[in-house]
Amino acid sequence: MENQDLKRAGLKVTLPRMKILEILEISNKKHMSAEDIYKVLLETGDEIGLATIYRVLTQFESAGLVIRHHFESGQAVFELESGKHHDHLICVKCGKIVEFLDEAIEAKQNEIAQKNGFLISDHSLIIYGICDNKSCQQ
Amino acid sequence: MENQDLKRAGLKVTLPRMKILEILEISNKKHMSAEDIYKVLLETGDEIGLATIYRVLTQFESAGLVIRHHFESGQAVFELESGKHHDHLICVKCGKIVEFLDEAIEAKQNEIAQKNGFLISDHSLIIYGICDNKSCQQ
DNA sequence: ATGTATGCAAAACATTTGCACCTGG
DNA sequence: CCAGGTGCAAATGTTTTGCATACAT
Repeated sequence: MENQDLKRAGLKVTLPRMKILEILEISNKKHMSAEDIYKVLLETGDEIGLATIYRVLTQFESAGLVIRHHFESGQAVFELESGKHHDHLICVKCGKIVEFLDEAIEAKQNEIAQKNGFLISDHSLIIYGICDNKSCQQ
Repeated sequence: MENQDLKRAGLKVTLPRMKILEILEISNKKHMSAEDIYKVLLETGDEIGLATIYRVLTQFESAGLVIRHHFESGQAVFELESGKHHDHLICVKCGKIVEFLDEAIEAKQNEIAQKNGFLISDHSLIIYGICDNKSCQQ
């Protein structure tokens, strides 16, 4: 019952918000741009303005429902906040994204921040490479 | 003699290229956006078009003279390629940037990429936080 | 009812490109 | 001289915003 999530976030339960949340939940792509979501909505016959999608995603971000990433693509992508922090491994050829979490790296980061007098608020680790997909091997 | 760098990169030694390289070298800000560089040039009285700055920076990047970063600011920033890979610690309040390198993290990353069948090509680790500057403490 | 949301079009940015002119080697 | 570089203006792509209308509670 994701409507609860919206209400809890202090957002009215409207059609655009429900649809967008639903797409983020059921899509097999876990990281979607505003445009990606817009296209899916068009296919479904739901006519939601791109501006609304941006507004809703920004609200979702503020509410902690989604996380916005700036991968090198030039477009921001959004993923549902799962509660479990993780980092990303991205295939530069096919765009495949693998999530991972490494406690040793996390610990080291905290150590580094502390050593430099920083109170850590967030971090972003992205590893770019070529995955073992047949079509990506040259 | 940075002119050599330009020649070695197969680029003609022109005024805009020299100026831009010089700014990147002498500026106390090691990470500058195209706009930052443009402003410095205006102050110096050198009228170089913003388009040229973007073109030159892109060429420098291809030539391996500079590295382009996409920090969350929406603008790309460029830093001189020092030859020594490093990651960044950024203060979200004052913008201060500290560079660091941690061998353990680097090693772990390779391990993770390999474990997931990725041939690593690059990576980006950015830690965001609040630095110990007086003015940044609340 | 009424405060919020949405749609649309226009604006705001960052970046790129076309093209006529200029310049370095 | 001549290929390549630059300036300017216009085009592009992404995201934001103003405003009149529509909707949830």
